[in-house]
Amino acid sequence: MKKTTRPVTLADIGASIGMSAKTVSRVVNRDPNVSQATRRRVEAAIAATGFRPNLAARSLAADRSFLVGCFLVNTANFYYAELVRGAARACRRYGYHLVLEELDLQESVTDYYREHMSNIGHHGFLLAPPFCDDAALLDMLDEDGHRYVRVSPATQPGRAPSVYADDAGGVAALAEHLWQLGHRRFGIVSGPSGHLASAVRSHSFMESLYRLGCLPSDILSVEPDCWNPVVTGGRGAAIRMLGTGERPTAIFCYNDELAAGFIGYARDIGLSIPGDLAVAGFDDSEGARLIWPPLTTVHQPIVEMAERAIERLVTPQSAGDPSLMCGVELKIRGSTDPGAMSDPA
Amino acid sequence: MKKTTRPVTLADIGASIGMSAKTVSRVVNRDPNVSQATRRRVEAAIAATGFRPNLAARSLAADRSFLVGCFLVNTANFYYAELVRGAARACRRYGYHLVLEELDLQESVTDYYREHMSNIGHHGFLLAPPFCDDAALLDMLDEDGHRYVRVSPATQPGRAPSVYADDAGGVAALAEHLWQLGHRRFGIVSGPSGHLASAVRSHSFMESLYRLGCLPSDILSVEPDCWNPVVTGGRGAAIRMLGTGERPTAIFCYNDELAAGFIGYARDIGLSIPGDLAVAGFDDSEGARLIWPPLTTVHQPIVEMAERAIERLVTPQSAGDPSLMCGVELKIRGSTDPGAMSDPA
DNA sequence: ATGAAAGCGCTAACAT
DNA sequence: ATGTTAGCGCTTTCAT
Repeated sequence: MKKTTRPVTLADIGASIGMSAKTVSRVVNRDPNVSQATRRRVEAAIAATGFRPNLAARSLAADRSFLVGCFLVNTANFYYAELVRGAARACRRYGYHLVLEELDLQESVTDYYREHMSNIGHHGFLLAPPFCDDAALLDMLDEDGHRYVRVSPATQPGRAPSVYADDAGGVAALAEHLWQLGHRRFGIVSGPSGHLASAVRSHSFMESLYRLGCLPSDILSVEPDCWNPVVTGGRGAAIRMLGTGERPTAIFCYNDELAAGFIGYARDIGLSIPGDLAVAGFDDSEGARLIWPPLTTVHQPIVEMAERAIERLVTPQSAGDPSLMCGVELKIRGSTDPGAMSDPA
Repeated sequence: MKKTTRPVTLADIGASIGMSAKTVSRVVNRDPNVSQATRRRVEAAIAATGFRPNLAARSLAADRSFLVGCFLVNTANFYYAELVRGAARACRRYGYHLVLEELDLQESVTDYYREHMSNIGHHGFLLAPPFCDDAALLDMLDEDGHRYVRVSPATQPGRAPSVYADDAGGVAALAEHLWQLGHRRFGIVSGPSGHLASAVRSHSFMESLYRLGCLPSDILSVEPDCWNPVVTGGRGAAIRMLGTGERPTAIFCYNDELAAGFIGYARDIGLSIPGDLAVAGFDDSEGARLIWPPLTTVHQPIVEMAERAIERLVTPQSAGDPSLMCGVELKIRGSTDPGAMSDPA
């Protein structure tokens, strides 16, 4: 940026009221060792000029910035959309800024970090799945002395501050709901094999059913082979799963988009939802409100989780307690239960 | 960030091969005035140490950064989700980083910019609706000597480099499609009154119909009174519009989410889509693939537009040509045309 | 409670 | 084609 006018500096502010730049710096940084009178005079001068301390200079001198990094995978996805929204909102509330990095599912995060991000001097990082479970990435961040918060980690639970939801519990409640509706043959559309959350959810779904008396042979499982867009993966999974002889009567999908794709194909071949087939998702993201019939799903407070995660990153006091669990809630709607069809869209 | 180990610097690299820091700097910055031999030696040394120039120091010394700012409004929305994806992808391709700021629709962008963003030293800004039409914001950015690219501006078309789609043309094609299907009474669900794109689309829809012989009294128009989530606004608009005596037979919604909400209510009161009512949207964002029946909509290449916009921001050569138009395409699907029902979901 | 000096890691401007 | 010097605007450290 070529600046046309020389920017106002700490020293300018100080000079204008006959004080040292350092005093102004102290006021800006809320140093307690400043007299009330001085503080007020400095604050007045700052307000009068609209002065804002230069971020680059601050980062350089203090070796700390107000940038929070966030990795995203290269997939249109409600989960990430909400995560970003919560993170941006919280960053803003605390005077930080959210820096987004989009990566392919295949590529090496550590390589990208080393080459393009290690020189930015982030204040910290928000690590959502699958990055929160990337041990190599965590190692590298640790090595560089960076702080980070993990969202919904599936491995090494105590490793760093984290925010997570009770995925397993929510899925267990869903399994019970389906069982009580009388379903006895089930299908699972899992998530990407790299996402450990997928393993957790699938595992919980199966274990819950076993406990209820379901046989392993009555649970079919497929992994979508297309993630872009996710909904197409759900459709593909349906094509494979519904082509078999004895088809399931109830399907659990790793997320809402997969469920939408699944439902689309099921309807195309003449199945009624939930009459012939019950379909459930996970997340209950706002975008999933478009799905018809309204989707039974496990609500996860994604926006709020992201906000909590950012708080832990930027407020010193919350550095103590390492793990925060957020509640999930089974939302029973029309896609599994006709009685819940009148649920507000 | 408290660094545990002192970071490698330009000077270190230079010292290790008996050269000045400035020479290393020249190589890093692709200065042509470096001999092949020197360049190779320096590059080898850089590769060996994994050195990356400190961004804060660079920003401070050169008064330029690699951060691109992007404003978002506080609404879950497919349009923004895709915009962010395209922008992040393009930033990454050119070695820049995307910094997101979320704002409320009501609050003053300029205030927020002045207080929290003017000190960051962004390389430039990506301005999507409604920010691209905020004259006060543009003035302020101009004043600070900042560069920016506008996406789909509706006012002051020549004011800055911009990327836009032929909204009016797409909507005109849609109007013709509906007219040819035999519709004669129409409804418009407009966008937020602050979004000028909404005025453009509504206007084009009406003008096209007038040209075809439609009377003003046969076009109803409502503005949703709820934007969070958007889909609920579409539902509310449907409640108001379908409650009237002579209801329209074809609806054009400002975007796909509104259309989804509209369809949801229409179906609740027993209308069949498109049998009783044709509904069309705008954007054709990936998220809208969840809508059933498949939505007739005007496809806008949002991801690509964001990518082009970022390119114009970060590549010097493209600074010349100010305006780039991207094509739109009317996608006729099941929500207006039963014959198009087999469109891939 | 306040100030002075040094320097963070880099680039601009001017040497050579 | 390469080196030298002087900052960028802030914080740190050490005085007072």
